[in-house]
Amino acid sequence: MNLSDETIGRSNLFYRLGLLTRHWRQVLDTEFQFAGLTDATWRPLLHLHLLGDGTRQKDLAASIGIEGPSLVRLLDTLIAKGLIERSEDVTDRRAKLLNLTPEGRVIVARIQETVTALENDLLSPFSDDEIARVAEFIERLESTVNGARRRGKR
Amino acid sequence: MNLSDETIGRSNLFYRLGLLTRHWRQVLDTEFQFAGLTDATWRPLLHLHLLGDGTRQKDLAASIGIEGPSLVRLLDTLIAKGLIERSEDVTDRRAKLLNLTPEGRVIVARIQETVTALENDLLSPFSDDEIARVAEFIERLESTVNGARRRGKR
DNA sequence: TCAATATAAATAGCATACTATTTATTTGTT
DNA sequence: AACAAATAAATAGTATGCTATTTATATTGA
Repeated sequence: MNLSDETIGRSNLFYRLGLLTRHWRQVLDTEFQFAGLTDATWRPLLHLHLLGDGTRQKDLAASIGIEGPSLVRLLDTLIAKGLIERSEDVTDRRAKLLNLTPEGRVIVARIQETVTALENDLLSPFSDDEIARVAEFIERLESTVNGARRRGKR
Repeated sequence: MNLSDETIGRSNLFYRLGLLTRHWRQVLDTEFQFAGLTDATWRPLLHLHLLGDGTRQKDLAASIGIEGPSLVRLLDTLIAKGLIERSEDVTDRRAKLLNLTPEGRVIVARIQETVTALENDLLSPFSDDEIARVAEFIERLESTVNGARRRGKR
């Protein structure tokens, strides 16, 4: 008997989503070993590239969808690897501005290739239409869950 | 600009799934505070109930979809709370058998109610048909991702 | 103006998952 | 029977996320 087939409430959707995201992370971790990166560390690089140099930490964290303190340690790692630099914001001395180093830019290009190839590969069994429908469902569910989360926090 | 709308490869599906599962976990953590439980600790209780008394740790871990060592610490917590007991397996002295305590059974009943109500609530905007289609998609994607994961491990 | 409040980043500490390893025991092979 | 390989659980160490708090600086409003 495999209880992954058991249903609690209307579906075991959340159970399956948990498994899927953990397994996806493991695939990414394997895929990024070439650069000493992980699932958690490629996102700051890519999002910083997309947001542009001079982005603040809080904005980068928001873009990635993690909390500020979660980003701090990832940045420490990436700075230690020489891929990102922190610099002072002359207009606000509380803030730090982030920049990719030249080495960081090289890695970002490889990240884009790697993630694109991997997603294309893993999503190849599915039609664009099907993916779009699921993405739309996930987005609606996210906003429902997020509403419940915000209510819970109060 | 919100980069959650940026697309890498064919979709940002995985990005959204990551957010969703973290937020879902936070909702559950809030919901289970009444029993001092978390998203991680309710599953062992419920799955042990479904598998039945006398289940081995490795079977429980497989049912939940986590690794053996990940379960050990969760069980330590649950045993400290008096909800589960470990006992010797007379047929195999390496193994331990797990049982719910009477207190554990009470909690399991409340867990079932809570999770069912919460899922029904959060999934209420969606039709059964829609949920079933997404669940089927997730299942297919999981097996694709899992295949890549196993290949990566070698 | 200056005191209260808000904000950005960092720090501290917790929870959860993983892999690799260790320990005890069982199974399988010659 | 005896040794090698496999298995179950536990332990050790790492990574990633969170919340709460601290520190420094900026903003607001009486």
